[in-house]
Amino acid sequence: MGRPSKKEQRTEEILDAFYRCVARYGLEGSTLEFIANEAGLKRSLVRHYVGNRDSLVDQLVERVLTHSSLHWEAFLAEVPSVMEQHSQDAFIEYILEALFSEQHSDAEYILVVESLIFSANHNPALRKKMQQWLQRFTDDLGHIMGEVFSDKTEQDLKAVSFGIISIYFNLDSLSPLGMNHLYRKPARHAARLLIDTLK
Amino acid sequence: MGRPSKKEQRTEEILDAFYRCVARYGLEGSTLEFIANEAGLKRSLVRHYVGNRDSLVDQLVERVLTHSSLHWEAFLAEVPSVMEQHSQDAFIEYILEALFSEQHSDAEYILVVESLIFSANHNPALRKKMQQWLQRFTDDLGHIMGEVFSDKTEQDLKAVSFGIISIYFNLDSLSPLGMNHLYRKPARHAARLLIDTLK
DNA sequence: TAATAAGCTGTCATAATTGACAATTAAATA
DNA sequence: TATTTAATTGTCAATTATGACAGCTTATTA
Repeated sequence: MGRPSKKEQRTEEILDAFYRCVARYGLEGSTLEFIANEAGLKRSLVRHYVGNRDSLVDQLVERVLTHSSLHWEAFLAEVPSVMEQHSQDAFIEYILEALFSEQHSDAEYILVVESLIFSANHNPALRKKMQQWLQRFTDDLGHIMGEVFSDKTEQDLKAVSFGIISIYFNLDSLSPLGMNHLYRKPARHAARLLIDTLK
Repeated sequence: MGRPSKKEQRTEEILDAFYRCVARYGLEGSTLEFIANEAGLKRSLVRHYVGNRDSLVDQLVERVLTHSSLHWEAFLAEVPSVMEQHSQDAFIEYILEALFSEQHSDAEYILVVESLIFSANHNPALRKKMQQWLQRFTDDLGHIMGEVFSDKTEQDLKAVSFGIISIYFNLDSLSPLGMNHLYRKPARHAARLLIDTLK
């Protein structure tokens, strides 16, 4: 008996709000009051459901990394079917669309990740997590491209992976300047030029 | 008569300290106390010499943008002499060395600029400045490359400029992860692959 | 050495941020 | 309806960050 718990729902709402705040104000700039307002709750409720600030940050990190993994795995899962066509071009279009189309773009996500990487500077535990996150990202991409462009050297594959990821990150990390529309095309074209060097 | 002023010297010291703090803790995370400690001064002296927080931020922005311009102009000034050799390869090496050599790398600078861009989100005046800063950067680079690779389309030039700048930014913005040594070579190689597409 | 201009120190008030918890209200079931 | 469980509200104390300024010290020069 007793009243039903809203813990899951509220926790979702709060972490969502925190996520949006971090994208706008950064990790340090996101006060509990802001987060609570963004979630439409009282600050005391935030504390009630997710604990103190450190706990809140920990949970946000877990959430972001989990979501990131899920998205990335969804991306990877599609690769084999794209490759059935045995067409390098189809693969290239698939990557470019996933990383640079306006449709799939998610500036908030990049800004949050960027904030976490920045904070990794004085948070060793977080640093380790973000290191692994980044390495998996680049390694996977290099590995996939190694299968599509099998005659290429490790060096070229690593370079192109890193280059594409850099362009991808950079485009959205510039979004606070509100010039994204100016740079999306060049970004995508640059990524294409880069990956085409593997053909 | 009267005691000689240390305003210039102290202002330098304070802004230098602020700069280092921003690279480590971000703009929001850099409290006046931190800055004062970093400069080896009392907080009240910081206030005495550079005024309140807003004034401090304004002066940092001016300082960063001025220094950035000077460095960039120094870079540009060398270009004609490099181009006297009428060698595209010499130009390519010049760019790669300037942007990706360990020697010239300056992670602090990139982290500060990144912080300013992030803060541009809720500071219209700063946004305008950073927009201009970025646009000049990309435009100049595109223009130079247009002279070196004169047969190329505007589209390609813009793309390669943006791509190289992205890789340059991204490399150092990852520096809080302490994996810079792993990614410098791929970054430089990617930039080379990209710019080689113009040949 | 006296006057002056500036450096420097310390302290106080205020606001913002966070942590903690008591008290109340609401929804479920026996 | 009484009980139980949890949501929700409100408030207070502690800490931190900032702004403001009075007062003392030091260096320079007339």
